[in-house]
Amino acid sequence: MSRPTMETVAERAGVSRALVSLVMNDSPKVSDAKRTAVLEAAAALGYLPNLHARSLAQQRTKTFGIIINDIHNPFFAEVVSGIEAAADEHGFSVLILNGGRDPGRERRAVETHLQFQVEALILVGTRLDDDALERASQVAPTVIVASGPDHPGVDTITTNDTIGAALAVEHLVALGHTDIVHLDGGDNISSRPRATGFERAMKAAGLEPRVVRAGDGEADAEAAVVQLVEDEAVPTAIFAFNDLLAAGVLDVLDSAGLRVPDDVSVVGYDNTFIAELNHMSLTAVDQPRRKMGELAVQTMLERIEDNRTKPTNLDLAPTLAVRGSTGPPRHDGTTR
Amino acid sequence: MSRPTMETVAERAGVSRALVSLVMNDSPKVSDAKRTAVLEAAAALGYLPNLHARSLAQQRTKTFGIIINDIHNPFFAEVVSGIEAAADEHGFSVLILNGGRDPGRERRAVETHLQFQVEALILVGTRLDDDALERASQVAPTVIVASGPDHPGVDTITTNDTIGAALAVEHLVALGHTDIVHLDGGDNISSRPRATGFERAMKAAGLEPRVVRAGDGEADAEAAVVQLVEDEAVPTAIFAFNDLLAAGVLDVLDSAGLRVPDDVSVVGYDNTFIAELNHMSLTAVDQPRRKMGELAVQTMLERIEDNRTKPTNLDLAPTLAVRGSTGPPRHDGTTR
DNA sequence: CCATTGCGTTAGAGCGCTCCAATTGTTACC
DNA sequence: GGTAACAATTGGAGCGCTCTAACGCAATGG
Repeated sequence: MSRPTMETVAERAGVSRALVSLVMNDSPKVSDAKRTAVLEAAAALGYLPNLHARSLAQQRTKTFGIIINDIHNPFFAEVVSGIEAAADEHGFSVLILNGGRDPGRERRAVETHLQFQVEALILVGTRLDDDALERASQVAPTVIVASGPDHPGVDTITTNDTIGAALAVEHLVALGHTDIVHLDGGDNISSRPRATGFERAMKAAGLEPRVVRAGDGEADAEAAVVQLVEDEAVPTAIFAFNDLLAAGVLDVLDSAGLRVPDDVSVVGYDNTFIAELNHMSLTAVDQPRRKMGELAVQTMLERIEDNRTKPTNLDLAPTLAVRGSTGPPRHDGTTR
Repeated sequence: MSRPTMETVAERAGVSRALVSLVMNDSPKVSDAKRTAVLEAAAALGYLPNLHARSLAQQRTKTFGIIINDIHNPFFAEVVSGIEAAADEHGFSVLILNGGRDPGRERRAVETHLQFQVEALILVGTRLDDDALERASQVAPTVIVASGPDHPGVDTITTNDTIGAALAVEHLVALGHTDIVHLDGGDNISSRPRATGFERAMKAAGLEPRVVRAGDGEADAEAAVVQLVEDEAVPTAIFAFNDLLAAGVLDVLDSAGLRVPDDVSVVGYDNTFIAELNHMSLTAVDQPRRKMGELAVQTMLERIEDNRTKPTNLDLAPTLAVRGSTGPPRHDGTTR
């Protein structure tokens, strides 16, 4: 099972090892005759360059290390697609490790990446604390995508939750809604900015913001909405922290005999796959996921190739994907 | 930015490079005094071993290469979790590359992995042809998980679609259904076995199987079900090729004013996240995803450490997750 | 006709590590 | 007291590659 090396190829092609190296890196200063001889020998032997040896000799790897906080989350998957496309374009490879939503595991992933001598670290939704980030960023340029703390020395690519919340509110207000409730994300890191954005946008429209504490999972919606129903305090529109929460809202409203969007309009956040399902058809705030990935790569390249040293913090504007879960409120302003 | 090497650590600790190596691989034959001296020096310098150098010297990497055919598919993500857990347990690292549902890209991913000298290749849902598989398996043991061709020299871990289809049929029959339609997966690789399994199970129950061609996406369900409605040929139960298709079915039935499960029962396949959503509450056939990942690792280890040479083809039994989308049919046997 | 240029090629050192064989230091035993 | 046994440590070769400097050789020009 021992694989052929450059030495083997060189021997077979009747040239020196150095020449084989030149061919493999397609250097222009190789005669056509020898080049084809080498390539033929390589093909015949099934030669594959040893990346470890190359990295060692070259003292660089042309590789980025990605850590996905949660490989199950389709949101992150799309960011990764953007990263891969951009990295590819610049001749960089990408190594993916799974953070598994566990700081300890993520810390080990960082270490593994650094041992692999990656030239930069891209954390797609991290759970690392400042200390760990600090250390990582001292060894290799580090960029956080999608969420995470602002830390000097670490670049970030985020979308602006305040604007996102405003988009949702403005859409609902334009439809004629005045009674809008926000179900917040509980302990989730993005919870505060979205809630604040909601409050600010409501006040800007001259309306009274109502915020109900929920969480970031489907089940978290249940208690909150059931309470609203029992209190007969159901608004004409609900703006949920994320799509999953919105899915829970739809479900409870359904059981309560309330129709969407006739009785209540619902807006989600993230515009995932769930929102797109016909059965859901959820109006949702969308984050430019692929773009975020691409920008992450660009940011890293500035560090690596242009020696940028001061941190970048990009904050992109989200958009709104309008679907069937929102519509004008009833004339009388009640929910039934 | 140049990182410390063993040499640096050795110097600082006042020992030889070889001794540092022994400490790093925690060899038992090192005095406690020197060990702590080395560890302290390493910590002070922020030393991280260079994996490339180690792999080169050691002539092994203790690393598996995973290629996920589609990183967006949550089904695959869970298989990966299983692989990671098992690999970890055996001291193996895991490198993930994204196949992107594109054979060309997947081929390059295989090459990259081999250049990284991975000791085995795990393809989670591959699109490679026999030729490419052949070549890959000659360089490193290869296992395919979840789907893909049977190829001599390549191990496979699958679940039995025939049994899966039978589970769905038996569940529906037990509820009293006699008129059941299967929406098949069109060109999807798993389409045939599931359809065949359906037909066989129906006949075994003394019933007439009805199969309608659809596809593997949500939209594919639409045309098929709309047709059934127009023809007034709606059965009392529908067994869909996968969850996504089932989601489409639910949607069309809803628009047609048919209730689930009162008028029509629906069964999905894969038991993904979608099936679990309350709003869907889809009864679905479940594949033991984590288990499949774990078995993939085990299979590889047999090749690497026990020198197994003849191929393994594991075919696991799926189970059924019963939820709210299935129930007894109406007494009169009609759909309304 | 010899020095100069430049192209194609090669020898050899070195990247950071492991591992074997050799060395030193210590203890044990007859 | 001499040697055997063992434990702790080290030197050095070598893993497969790249890269610099130097090489041979032809073509060029004074």
